[in-house]
Amino acid sequence: MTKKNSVPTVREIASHCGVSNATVSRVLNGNYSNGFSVREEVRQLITQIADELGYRPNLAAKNLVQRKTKIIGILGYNMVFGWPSNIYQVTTEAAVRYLQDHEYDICSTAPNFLRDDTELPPWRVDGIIVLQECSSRTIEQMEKIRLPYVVINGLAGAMGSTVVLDDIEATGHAIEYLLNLGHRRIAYAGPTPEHRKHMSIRDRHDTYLSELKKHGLPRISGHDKIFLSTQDFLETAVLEEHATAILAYDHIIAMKILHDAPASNIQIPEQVSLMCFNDEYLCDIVKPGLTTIGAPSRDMGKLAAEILLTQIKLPAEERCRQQIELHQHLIIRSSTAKPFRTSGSSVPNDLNRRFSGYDEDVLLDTSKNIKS
Amino acid sequence: MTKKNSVPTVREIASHCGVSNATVSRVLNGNYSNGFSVREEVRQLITQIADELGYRPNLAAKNLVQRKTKIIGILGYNMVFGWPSNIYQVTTEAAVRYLQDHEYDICSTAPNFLRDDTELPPWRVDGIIVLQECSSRTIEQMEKIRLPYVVINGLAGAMGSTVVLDDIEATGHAIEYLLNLGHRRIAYAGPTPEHRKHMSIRDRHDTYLSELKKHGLPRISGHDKIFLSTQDFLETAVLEEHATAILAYDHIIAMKILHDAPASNIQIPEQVSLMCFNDEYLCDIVKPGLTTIGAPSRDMGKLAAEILLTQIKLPAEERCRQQIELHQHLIIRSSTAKPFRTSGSSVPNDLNRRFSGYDEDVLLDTSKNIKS
DNA sequence: CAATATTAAGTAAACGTTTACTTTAATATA
DNA sequence: TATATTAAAGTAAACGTTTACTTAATATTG
Repeated sequence: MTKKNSVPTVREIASHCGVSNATVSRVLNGNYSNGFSVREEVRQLITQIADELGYRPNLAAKNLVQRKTKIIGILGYNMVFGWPSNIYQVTTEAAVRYLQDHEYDICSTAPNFLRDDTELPPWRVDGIIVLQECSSRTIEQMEKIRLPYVVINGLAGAMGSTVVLDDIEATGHAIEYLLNLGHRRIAYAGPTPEHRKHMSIRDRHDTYLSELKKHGLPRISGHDKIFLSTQDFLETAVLEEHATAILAYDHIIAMKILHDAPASNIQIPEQVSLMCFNDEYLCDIVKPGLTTIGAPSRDMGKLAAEILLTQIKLPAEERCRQQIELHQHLIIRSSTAKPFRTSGSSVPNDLNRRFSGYDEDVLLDTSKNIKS
Repeated sequence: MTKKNSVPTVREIASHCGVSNATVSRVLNGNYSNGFSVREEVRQLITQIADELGYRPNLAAKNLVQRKTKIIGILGYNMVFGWPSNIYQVTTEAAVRYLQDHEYDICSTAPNFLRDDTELPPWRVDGIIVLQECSSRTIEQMEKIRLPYVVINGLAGAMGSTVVLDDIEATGHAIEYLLNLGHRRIAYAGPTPEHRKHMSIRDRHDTYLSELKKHGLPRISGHDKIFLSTQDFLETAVLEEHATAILAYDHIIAMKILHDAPASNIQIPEQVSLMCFNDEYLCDIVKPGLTTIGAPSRDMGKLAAEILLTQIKLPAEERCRQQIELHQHLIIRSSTAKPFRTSGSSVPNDLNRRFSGYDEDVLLDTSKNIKS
């Protein structure tokens, strides 16, 4: 009603209603501890006036006295900045939903390299969720001020919890699946461990090699070079070395192969089967649908949020890091099939499943993704 | 050094250094007003101890006394939540860069419908940038507390500034370009004005109609239906009504057409030219490269940030909304060509430019995008 | 009706900074 | 030597909430 052009405060509401600011605060927060009570009419007046004035509590003041913010920061590989394709969208969504259900707000901010080389938000947060990675300086800072944090699919410092994917197991399953289909010449397309740091790069590549060794199968050239040109890769791996299946590090590489294979006169899956990690939304609408190894994205997000809130509730000295590893699962589509000597003969789609030795429903069951 | 497990405060640093908290505050902020000064050794000691303790000022306390946060909130069509393809990435980046250069931090948050139906962050911000749109409740709130805000490519309330694109002009240019190429049967593929609310939907569609009328050209069926199936659209617009050019509402629709045209045995641009709005990064790597109408994304972001900071600096009563409209520009690639009766004959790529009557360099000059 | 319990609040300190104002000691000036 | 100036700080209030503690009025009980 009144035309004050400043933001309304608790004290203003109080004077409007002829009560003290303490009363307003308690009413608005529903805090009836310490034997507090109000008459119903006063309670209604306060909420009404607060609404009329458009009152929003000054979180700064609130934080100051309560020494917590009810805000969780989200860092790393999220969407605020420059990541072209975000594989953590579903994960983030699940985490945020869980946090909001538990009365936490979330925030993310662009790293400000002019202010400081941290990625931490300038205001206090009660905890942090890191998507894949953040700078080591940021890790140091969180450790120093004992800020609870959980890293999703990445590495943490001494007191940080993690929720990671078991890529070694998943690669094993992928190879096993291809073996069961009858493949004996399996190629790998992806970055080599030297070239970037995320652990999935090493895990997937090295497990590819060790699985081949275990089964006495030959390595196919191309796994030892970074994947740059589809044509080069197909030339050596498929045309020269006669690979019958390709395991790709991620969906981006698989998409490239899928898109460029026709230009080299290579049919997928008739001539060569193709499968990859990261079950992103494109994988199922593309033709042929890509067989993938999918991560339990939603579980990752929810678990990370759960762990974080548990840590926050604990007194600082009782906190101890949690490290959870999650299973991934095969999603069988039509880009993989039994190998055929007679190239060009097309395979009925459902042959895949009939002979694969896998029951898709079992593999898609994510009800128990957490490793014991 | 000391093993306190709480976050360090100004007062702690002060007692470590044997000085008062005021001295610490002034040194750390470089605030030498009111004739303040320190001995060099004390100054160094303070900064050193602050660094050792990992001191970060409590922004809540700071905000409280300074009554500003130096934080700008980013709302709307950004990347924190569920938008599959974000056309404002470059815009956001430009805005953030400008804001950071001027000592502002930025933040974005997921709308929390459990707390309140605002999209405003829970903590105070000094200003808001809205990407395309936010809820009307949010607009109301910003107006009520007189929070400065700028809407990019969307509508604002009574005191909100806007930076928008002139879609009417741009559509006119697009049609003119196609006319100059020799096209007389031009189709339009996109949503119809009834179906969603963003002004570009109406502006592009209605200008398409009025331009056709102005030049006495026939409408092609399809403009009056929401674009759903590429096959249906091509069937009527191209095969039945012999359109020689298609103007698509956005790059998503254009991509679909480009991708599905071969299945209907339609060649682009030999049989039909294709162009669209939104010059997203896919448009230039696809084959044939898409002729587009591009927005000055970077300018939009920077301008919005500039306007916002200007408003913030002004005392509340002197603020007055700014409304800026920006030109868009043609980016000519190879999906458009002169119409050919003899379908199937391929067109040398550079013919486009030679006969288009447009000088690409001039059209790409964004140095003066602001309409006078 | 007095003592006690309950209802309905009010009071004031605290959170961590910033900053206008004040103080002290040393040095410069008259 | 007395006074003025300056360097180098210190003091305390204020920002808007929350909350432990207190108080006054009313209701209940014996």
